[in-house]
Amino acid sequence: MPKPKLTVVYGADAPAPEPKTLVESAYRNLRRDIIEGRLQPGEKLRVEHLKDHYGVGAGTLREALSLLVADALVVSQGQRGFRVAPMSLADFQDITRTRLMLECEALRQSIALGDDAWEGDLMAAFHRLSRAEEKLSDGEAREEWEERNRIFHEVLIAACPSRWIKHFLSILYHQAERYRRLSLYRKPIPRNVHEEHEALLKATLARDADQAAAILADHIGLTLKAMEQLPAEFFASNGASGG
Amino acid sequence: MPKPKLTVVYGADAPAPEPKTLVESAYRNLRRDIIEGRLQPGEKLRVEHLKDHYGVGAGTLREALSLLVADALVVSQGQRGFRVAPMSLADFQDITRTRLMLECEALRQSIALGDDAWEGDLMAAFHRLSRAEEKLSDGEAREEWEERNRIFHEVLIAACPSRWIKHFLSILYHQAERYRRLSLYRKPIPRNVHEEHEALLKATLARDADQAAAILADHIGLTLKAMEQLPAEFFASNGASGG
DNA sequence: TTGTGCAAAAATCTCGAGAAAAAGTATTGA
DNA sequence: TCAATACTTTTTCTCGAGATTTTTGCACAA
Repeated sequence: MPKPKLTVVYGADAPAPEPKTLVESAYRNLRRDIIEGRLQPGEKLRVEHLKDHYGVGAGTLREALSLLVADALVVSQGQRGFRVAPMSLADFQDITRTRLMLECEALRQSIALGDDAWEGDLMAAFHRLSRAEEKLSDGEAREEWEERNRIFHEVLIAACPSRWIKHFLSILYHQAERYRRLSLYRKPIPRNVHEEHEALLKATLARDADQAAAILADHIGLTLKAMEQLPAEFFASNGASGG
Repeated sequence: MPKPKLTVVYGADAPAPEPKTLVESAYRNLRRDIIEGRLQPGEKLRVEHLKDHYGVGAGTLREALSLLVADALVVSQGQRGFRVAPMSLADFQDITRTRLMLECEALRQSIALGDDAWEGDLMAAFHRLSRAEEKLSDGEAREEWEERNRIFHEVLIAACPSRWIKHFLSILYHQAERYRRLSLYRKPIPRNVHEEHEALLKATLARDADQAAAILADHIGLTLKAMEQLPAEFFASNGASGG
């Protein structure tokens, strides 16, 4: 049977599923550890210690860190080594607002240019998401829902032809992933995501760009409000204070 | 006397005027050579040959190349080395349209949040630009005008608080710089830039975000049209054909 | 003439050691 | 007790050599 060739959007910049070089391997491991919080924001990244942990040479790890600077997950301080990029509420607001703007624009272009195959992919992604939403009340299928939610949003803007918008969205998505982990400790805000997604699908298929963008803006805006309810202490211990 | 502390926007990510490490030095030299066309788009970047030319070790040059991947001026092909990022008309259109969107949004935020000091900076930048425009007919002060034009656009969005928008604009600006060099060989399109800038200033100071954004969109859109008049051969020999 | 397979060569990727710089510590003087 | 200075230690930065992979060239067979 033909595989569902859903165009991967957020990961469009990293199409390699398996790292071939040690640099890529170290890059992926480091990125995962940063996103998942094992390496805390603001933490100093000593090459001597890390090369031991990841089992690569100093130069190799150094190169991997340079690649992470591209994703803005690591900051380089001249001759004072590398650090994990700091986190703050203001930064998350900036990320979310910028992501909202880019994603709305991408959605508009998708609506303007998407063909029949794209519509089919979109309906399929929505269907899978709906199925996952039914099981969501159990509380166990959360990861499944997260993944399908991500794919639904990916397919929404898949028909957007702008590589740069997708590139920037990819960066912002990985950035937001760090903050999303923080909110996992909190109970989710009770909101009717299913109706939001359904309205989004309906407006998109009707090629109503203005309404679709408005719904998407509300949709992402709620995420922003959810994060604002986090206590400020979540960001205080992250070494965000420059020093 | 107090220096005009015009907030540098496009270069906000690279605040170091003088490189302290050899990596940064090689990074800057490489970036300049790519932007100015000495290293042609699609060209293969052999480490063995380049480390000889730039006078650094292999690992150092390698790290500099990794940093250039962040700016999307160099692409890394798994285990097949590095190449200068290709150029194409479609890519330039994408860059310009994305830049237009981001810059309009930044201008809106600037208009919403800018204070008196920002207004003062803006008027100063406009005045300097006007002076340069008067001398522009001589044809000798072109670089001076380019620089002041850049600063004027920088100050326009200086009051925008979003670090991410500015970061992305910085990347797009360096990208566009490559293409701008191509259009230098052509005569500029006769357009009344002074009136455009004046209208832009007027609308901005009047805090009319919609009109200011519209003018800016037209302003950048003309650049797009100018590039479209370039012969296709400019991009044909750049190895843009995927291998 | 064209396609396949092997082998040589070039380039890339990786590692450890040495030099330079920054951070931390102890000592001395007021 | 506090501050400034010199020294020690840690960390970063840089370089060249070796292993692995990719590319190229050539011979051979259909």
